[in-house]
Amino acid sequence: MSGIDWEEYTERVLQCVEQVPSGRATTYGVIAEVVGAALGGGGPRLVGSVMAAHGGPVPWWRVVRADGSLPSSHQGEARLRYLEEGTPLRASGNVDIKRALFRPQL
DNA sequence: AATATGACTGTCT
DNA sequence: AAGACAGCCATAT
Repeated sequence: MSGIDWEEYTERVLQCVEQVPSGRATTYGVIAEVVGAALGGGGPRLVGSVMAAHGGPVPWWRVVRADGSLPSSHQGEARLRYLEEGTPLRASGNVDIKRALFRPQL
């Protein structure tokens, strides 16, 4: 089946993001894995699409790319959050995803 | 129906 | 370390 259930998909994705505790982070790929396993579809790019459309009300800065860098130009905003929350950072200013990675569950 | 696009990822250079 | 390329899945035009 193509044409996945976006209501469900969006809900699950946002759920995962909300689960990420302060000072930790997760990746699009991980969320895609968890949600994809449950709904049988999607991929990192679809998670990104959900975030772009409905990522406003959730802590989007705790969702980073696989290498720990931020997807777009929210770096300035996110940087403050990271310093605030004590998120492990690398020298380059992006998240030390290897240390901060959080795996959400449904 | 075909092509382009996107808050992605992994591999190769 | 940084850029190019190719897969990837669903939407938009």
